[in-house]
Amino acid sequence: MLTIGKLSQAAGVKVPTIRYYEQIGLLPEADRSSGNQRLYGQKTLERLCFVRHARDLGFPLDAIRELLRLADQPDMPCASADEIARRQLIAVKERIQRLQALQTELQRMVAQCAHGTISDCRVIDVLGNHDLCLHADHGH
Amino acid sequence: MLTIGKLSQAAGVKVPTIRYYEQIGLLPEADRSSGNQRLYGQKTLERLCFVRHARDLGFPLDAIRELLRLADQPDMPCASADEIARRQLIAVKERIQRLQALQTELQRMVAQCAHGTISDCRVIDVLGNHDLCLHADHGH
DNA sequence: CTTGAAGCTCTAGTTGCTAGAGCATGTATC
DNA sequence: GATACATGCTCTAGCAACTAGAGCTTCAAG
Repeated sequence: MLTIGKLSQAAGVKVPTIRYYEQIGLLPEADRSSGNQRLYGQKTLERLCFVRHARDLGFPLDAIRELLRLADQPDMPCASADEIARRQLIAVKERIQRLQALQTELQRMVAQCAHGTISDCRVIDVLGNHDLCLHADHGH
Repeated sequence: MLTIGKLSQAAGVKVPTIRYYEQIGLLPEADRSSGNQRLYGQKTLERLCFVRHARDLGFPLDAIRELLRLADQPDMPCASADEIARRQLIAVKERIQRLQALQTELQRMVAQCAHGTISDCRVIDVLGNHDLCLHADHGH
């Protein structure tokens, strides 16, 4: 049996975050020792690693909740899990695209800065005057 | 003079967001009409467009606050503005790199899914078993 | 048996807004 | 002038996904 600290180390998830996950129902309520301290078994460790990995991949907690629910039903078809992953993939692709546009813009701003005074600064200039952008529509 | 609604339309920033910006001191306190409604001039419109553009480029509000302060001092050297933009560029580059690693991982997961049952599902499998990742360290 | 680390609960803060309640004001029409 | 309706006002609370702190208890080592 693991204390919350050991579990934290083993899974690479901070102690308060584990308690938070319990609170929002992502992890089941932990068993307690005689002195009211949480005790965890192997199964929770695996579950927490699953959560952590999914978080690292950018899945929102709601999606993870759903994935955990699915993982508990090995005989169901996996279409739903696939669908969730696909959606996440699309979201990631979109964010990459957006960020790449921003990168271009920022690079242009920085490259054109002549290191003079603020009044000549391309950075301030471009920010204040949207027309100077390559892409007029990086908004959202 | 513009009401907050007109300003909102002109700058492409929602009304509550404008009030929020005023509240946190990003925009100065607005003049008021006889009936206590906010009234804005051209200068605030420009300032708000500046903020919006910077937000679109992903600058955090604190950085924008600093950039606005700099924009108000045209005779100062622009090194600080340049520095802020550079930092933002680095942050964007890092986020792109991270997202690209995630994209690879997600693509692999989705591609390997055989559309059978959950117990065979590669998506669930990989999430639960970090060793199946290409990059063992997409954590953070 | 004492000390210090680790655990507990609870509240509040973070970022950048967004939504709603419950009012007051402004404008267009009749 | 009355009425309707959009727009404005303030204030509080909520979102994700934690993080930090206060003030207390329990555990393990020496």
